[in-house]
Amino acid sequence: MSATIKDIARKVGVAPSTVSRVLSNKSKYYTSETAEKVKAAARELGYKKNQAAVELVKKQSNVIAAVVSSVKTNFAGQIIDGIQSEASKHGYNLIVVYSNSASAEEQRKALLTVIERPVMGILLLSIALSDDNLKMLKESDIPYCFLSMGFDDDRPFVSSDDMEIGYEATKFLIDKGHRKIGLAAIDKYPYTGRLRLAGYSKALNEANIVPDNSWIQSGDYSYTAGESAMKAYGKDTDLTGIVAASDMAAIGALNEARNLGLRVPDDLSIISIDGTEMCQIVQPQLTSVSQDFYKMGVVGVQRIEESVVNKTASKDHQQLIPVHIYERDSTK
Amino acid sequence: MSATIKDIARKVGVAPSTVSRVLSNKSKYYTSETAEKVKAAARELGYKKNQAAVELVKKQSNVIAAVVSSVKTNFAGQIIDGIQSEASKHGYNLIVVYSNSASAEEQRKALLTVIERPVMGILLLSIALSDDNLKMLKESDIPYCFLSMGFDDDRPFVSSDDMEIGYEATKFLIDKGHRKIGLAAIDKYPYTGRLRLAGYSKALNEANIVPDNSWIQSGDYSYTAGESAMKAYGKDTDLTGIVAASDMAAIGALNEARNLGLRVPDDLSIISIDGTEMCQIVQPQLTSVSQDFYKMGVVGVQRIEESVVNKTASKDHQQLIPVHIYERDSTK
DNA sequence: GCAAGTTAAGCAAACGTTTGCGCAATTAGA
DNA sequence: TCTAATTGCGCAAACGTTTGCTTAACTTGC
Repeated sequence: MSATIKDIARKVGVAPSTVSRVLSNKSKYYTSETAEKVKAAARELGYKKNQAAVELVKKQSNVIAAVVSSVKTNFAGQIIDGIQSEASKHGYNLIVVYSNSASAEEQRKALLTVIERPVMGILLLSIALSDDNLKMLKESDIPYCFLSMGFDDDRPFVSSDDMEIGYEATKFLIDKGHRKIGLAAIDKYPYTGRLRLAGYSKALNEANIVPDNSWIQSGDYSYTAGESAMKAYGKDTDLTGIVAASDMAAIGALNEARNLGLRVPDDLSIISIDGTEMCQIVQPQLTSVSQDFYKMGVVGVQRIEESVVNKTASKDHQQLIPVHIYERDSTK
Repeated sequence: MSATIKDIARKVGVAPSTVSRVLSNKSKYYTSETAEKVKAAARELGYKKNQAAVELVKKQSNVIAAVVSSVKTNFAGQIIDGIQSEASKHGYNLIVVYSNSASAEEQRKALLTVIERPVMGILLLSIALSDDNLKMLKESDIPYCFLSMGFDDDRPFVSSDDMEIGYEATKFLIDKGHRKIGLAAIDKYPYTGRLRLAGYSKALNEANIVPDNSWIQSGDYSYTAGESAMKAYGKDTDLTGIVAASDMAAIGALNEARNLGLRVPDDLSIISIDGTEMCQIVQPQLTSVSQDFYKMGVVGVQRIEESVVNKTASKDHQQLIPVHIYERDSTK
């Protein structure tokens, strides 16, 4: 078994409490001479702190947990990068657990893994939590915050302004002179999709454009959803522009457009939502409404930190991160 | 504070030890009647096990830790999926920590996060560990296994056969009639790159082809490395086929080839190494030597399990996972 | 030279579990 | 009916830390 604080104490000829104080960098109660001896002994014995013991007595740790819906979403990486960087800056450690969004039982297990130990906060990355699991999370009294996902109730979250996303994307195409604009692969009913749809409608409305029902092709943000939407529009569509619900959906639509013999952007402009690096590796590169995922991670950590300090969620606990449009080669 | 086992004991009028036995599903030492009462009380009080306490006394947990080099690598997701699925099947939980490969200090922190608690095993996903950190890992006495990375010393690992990868990719092009074949964006010195290079050379050698120095463009497997390699080959290259070190490198080369006015596959065939979904979303779709990343994850968990059971690493602790070639549209 | 103040270091309790052991009550065997 | 085996359950120790309190030693001021 690994060496403990007592082994060090015995070796140096000092009390365990003193060793503890040295090793956890308390500023008082020992001489620098003792400190040196203790540290030397610790190194020599290959001492590793037993965090279980520490967390048991301190009832808190410096660990932030992130629960991620799936490995598939290609922006999760950027959010995690942001969390990691901000956490690291404050001396927190990050652990990530994955949970298949579909299964409530899997969600529960993932959540329990982090709730059952005294993590300082929980960040949920685009996870649609079941009611039971949400209840469990709330009851745990651990600060939490949803990332890249909004709600119309009082749950804390950090996300982009989905209404603005829908609005800006559509407006961008309108300003380029397009009048017939599709919305592809969006999931119309959940909060995010509803808001984007509302933004899309608002922009059209302001330009006195009345959308045809067929312009809106719902889907699940995936590559195949983009493909299907494009198939539904068809070769002879009178649309000249498309707002795609995600980068993957945009790529699906782009490839299918090519299959149909439509040239992007000459016959058809496509603007994508998300702005991950995917946009830059396809040809033509995709114009996008880019979300600042990295910043979401950073802000998420700050939210957790606030909750820990204030012992309560702050009032403005629902925060929107601005988006930016990057014009590339898929629109004209 | 959350309810403890003692609160339940008091409420039901029973000893804490009995509660513990009920809640951890011990098969004996209580009546089903007591069990019911205990479970009811636990539910009512919203009881959550304190894993820190459990781990402290048991000195082991059912948590497997994965250390990932970075969020950027697009195959890490597949490996994690495999780990997750196999772990879940055996009732283990998975936590993931990210570590920037570049910084030894970051690595150390990530490693400490998992070593300092009694995880049952550590999986390292394409992490080049510094000597100090490797030493620390070994001394921790926690079973570990490298994934998607091989070594010529005795460290346990699960990876593809990199020699075979280089060989098969090259042979595939040779069998298609190519004689002048480049190797792009590969890092020549580390074990992986060295082996792939050896496989490439072997295949050429068997076909009595003597490679020109300029055929091999080293790099770091990235998109830009693929781009640079293609730039180096140039518009007027006499190469007719290229083996790209990774999917991203292949896409970089593909896009640059288009910029140079070369048509793929008509003027130039490209075969990619990895076979992630990226291959299927670019145009033309990339022929690839596909690694079975999912399986690596699965086998990695099995390795950990063995080590835990046997209390020692098994003899054949370096395992190679077969690869498969998927012919798509970037070769002819 | 002595009281008061300061400092280093030790003692012991506490955190929430698990588990070996012991005891009492019940059941079985003869 | 008496002993032996079995069962349900409680007692208490243990896991490795942290930390409030106490003590001893040393310094300072007068």
